[in-house]
Amino acid sequence: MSETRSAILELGEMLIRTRGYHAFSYHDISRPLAIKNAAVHYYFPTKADLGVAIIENTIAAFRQATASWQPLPTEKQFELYTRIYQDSQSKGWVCLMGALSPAYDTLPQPMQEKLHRMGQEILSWLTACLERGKAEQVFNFPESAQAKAQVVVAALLSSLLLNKVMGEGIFQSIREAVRKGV
Amino acid sequence: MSETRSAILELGEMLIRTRGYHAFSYHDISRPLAIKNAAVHYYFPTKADLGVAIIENTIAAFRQATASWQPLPTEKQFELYTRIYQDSQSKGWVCLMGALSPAYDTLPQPMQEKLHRMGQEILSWLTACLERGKAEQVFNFPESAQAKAQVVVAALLSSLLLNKVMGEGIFQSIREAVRKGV
DNA sequence: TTGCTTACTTACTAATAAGTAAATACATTT
DNA sequence: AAATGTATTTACTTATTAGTAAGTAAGCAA
Repeated sequence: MSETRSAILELGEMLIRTRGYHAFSYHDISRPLAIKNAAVHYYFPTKADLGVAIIENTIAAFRQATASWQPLPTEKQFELYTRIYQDSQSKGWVCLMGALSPAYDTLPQPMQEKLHRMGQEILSWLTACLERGKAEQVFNFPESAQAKAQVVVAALLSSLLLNKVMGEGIFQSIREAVRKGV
Repeated sequence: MSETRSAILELGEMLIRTRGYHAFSYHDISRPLAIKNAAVHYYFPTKADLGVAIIENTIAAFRQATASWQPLPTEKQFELYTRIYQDSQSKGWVCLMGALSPAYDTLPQPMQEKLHRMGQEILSWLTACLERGKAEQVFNFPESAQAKAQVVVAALLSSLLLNKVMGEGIFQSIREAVRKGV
């Protein structure tokens, strides 16, 4: 894949996750890369194409990460999952779901579909992880694994959002509560 | 207060909570109210002024609601708090914090400050509510009331966001988990 | 009745947005 | 050498944005 193309994707992801889909323009991409507006359109004809590609990238990265964790113990896998959010927090980014979901109704339909798909993949991996941990007795929680997965995703997603508004402490506090809750 | 002014505020709140701050324009307000663009600027000279007024409105409504709940038992007050989110969900709205926090860095500074203030007020009311319920033995959770308040706000906020993307069920599921967790 | 305030409208401006058509430069293939 | 494909720029269009300056109609106040 072209170097320019991946630089666009990388910058685009950063912009979505720090400003949101409607608060960045192709100019915000072309300027720092020292290329012209039309060069961005060459790789991603419409902004929706770019948005879809960024979500696809994130899905692919999640698949790859979780696949590489397969040999590890269940509790380690869970810890690595929460570390994804820790890494986002330290960059001042929110997660893609947190960035895009509030404006879901305004997103181009292909982006809506990809985002839904991303949510399914994350929830189903996490549900399986929690289920396995419960069976292995390394996790202990009363709810179903599916309900627990939803609460965990929700807590971590929000912790990144609230962290921006309310300050540093809140992310760590919520992450700690999530860790203790399984 | 002028009827037009409050109609603008109401519509503006709906637009922010269904589309986000950067995905609506003064035209989206003036058109359904059958007034001109400049009439909106008459009441709210800049978009930031409108944004600030909407957050102030929400803070005032929260203060009024919680004040009116004062005579009620603690667990009833908590239930009414979660019902705020239920009502949002049934309208397809997210909460103001969920709508604005992802684009926090791009918001005008006065809006950032008001949003921070709103978060403080909600968290401190909820912390006090949980603290009291613990002392009265109607709630039972191991964490500090402050940590619990953060987790509860986080879970409810995200449940509205995830609900839009993942579908109806997830809000109810998370709300139920929150209810059981106190 | 004159002046002032309230609540707008008319008619703009300047900036920015996404997107496109056509030209160009360079490398590779035929 | 000619043709082709890839990656880009130039130069533009069309639409929308927030915001403003000037005017107006109605009501109230001195």
